[in-house]
Amino acid sequence: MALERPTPTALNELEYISRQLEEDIALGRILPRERLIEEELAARFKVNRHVIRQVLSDLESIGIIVRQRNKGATVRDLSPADVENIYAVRELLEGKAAELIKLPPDPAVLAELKDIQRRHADAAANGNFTDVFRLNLQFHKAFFAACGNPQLAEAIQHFALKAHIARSLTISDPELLGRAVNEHKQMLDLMETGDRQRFVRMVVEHIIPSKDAYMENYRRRFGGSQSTGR
Amino acid sequence: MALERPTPTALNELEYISRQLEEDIALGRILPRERLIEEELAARFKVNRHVIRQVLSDLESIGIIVRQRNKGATVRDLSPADVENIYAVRELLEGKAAELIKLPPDPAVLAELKDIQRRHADAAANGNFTDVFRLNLQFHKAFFAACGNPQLAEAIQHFALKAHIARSLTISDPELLGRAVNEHKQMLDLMETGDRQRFVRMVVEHIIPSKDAYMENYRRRFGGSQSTGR
DNA sequence: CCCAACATGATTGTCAACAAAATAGACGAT
DNA sequence: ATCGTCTATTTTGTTGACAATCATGTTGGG
Repeated sequence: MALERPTPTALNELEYISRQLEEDIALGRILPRERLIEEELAARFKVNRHVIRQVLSDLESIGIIVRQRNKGATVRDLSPADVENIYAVRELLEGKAAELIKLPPDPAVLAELKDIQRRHADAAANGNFTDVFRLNLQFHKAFFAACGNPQLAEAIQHFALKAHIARSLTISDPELLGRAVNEHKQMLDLMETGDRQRFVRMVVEHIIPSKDAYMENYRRRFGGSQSTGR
Repeated sequence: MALERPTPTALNELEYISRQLEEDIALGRILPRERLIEEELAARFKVNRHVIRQVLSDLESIGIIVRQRNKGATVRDLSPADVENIYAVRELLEGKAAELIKLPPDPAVLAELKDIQRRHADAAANGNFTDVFRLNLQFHKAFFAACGNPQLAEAIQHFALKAHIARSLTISDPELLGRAVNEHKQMLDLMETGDRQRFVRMVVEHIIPSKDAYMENYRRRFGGSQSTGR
């Protein structure tokens, strides 16, 4: 909601590169188990290798990548059990946030959400997946910020990021996308009407399709025979 | 449950220094708003400044310290609102974990918890605050690991760490300490008897006294006149 | 033909020197 | 006496070079 440039220098560079890599991973441009080589990334972003090192360290602490000493970083490969666990936490956190959000919300908040929602729907209609990804992120961020507990909102974002790895293989499914757009609209409608119970249920159930899509995709790939090992 | 040394080299050095600093902060040896100077820490731990840099970056991502570009790192100063928000999330997460823990628990788990609990009580009786701190951490880690969802357990630890900053000023209160020891015992007892409802309530209420102590301490220091600024 | 030891190349980890920025202290003007 | 400004010092940020480690390919013996 404004040009944010507290320091025009390299501090935001870290953020920028992190976001970019998160996006690459979420959109399936970099796949699980794929290596992330420091020097390559340094060349790509035209930046010193140390900067990349820092970024990789951040991504590791989020849980998006895994690093092994002297062996480098790879995109984390989530097991179905991991995904179940992540989604269980998401359900808990997002459900709680939905209970806390003021209904009906501040007009300013609602206006912002509606604006993001509209642009998200446009991007989806145009098949612009990069924008869809970014605007979806923005929507959820603004949405859960409305719960009034920044700590909770941060935790929600944290786990949403983790889940993005799982979604990378199904993120461009047009059916899921259409459904998500539709549900965002419904969430905003329920906000306005102020039906708390249905609102909370809608928020919680909103994340389920992406989990199911992952599970189905996994089963399709590995069938019944595969250890659940990490 | 064994000596963990996957790499005997410097990878654990980061962990060690992080833990040490967390402990210093939690025990009030380093206070909120106090500066953490890279070179001093490098000298103290006999390590290169880059290692310290890495550690500070980790602590920042946890939310224990704050870094400003070209200005260095300080221990984060939590506002009462921050503390309320952190504890709200803790309550949510730990309550859910309590619902998930198998009752009665595996004998091995119970035995481990009882062992830690005994040593914790001993340390408390001897006024050995460093050991009290470490064993308390161990207890909660082992306890919540029993919920079966590692993602949830990790989030719980994450927020417990944040809360430690708030506890630094009241951590050596003997009354609180005695109460905590007592409550740990009760938690184990309720595990064995398998009374789910009372068990969950006990777990959730266990964290309240430390929050109240912070709030009281804050009021005592600042009275009624003080902005709630971050 | 296959396996093991070795040599080579690729990749990450560590370090010390340099550059940039901010803080603290001294000085002078009002 | 107070404020602002300038300089010196402290502290953080950045870079390039070097060392350690791991993965790969190759050669020689069985």
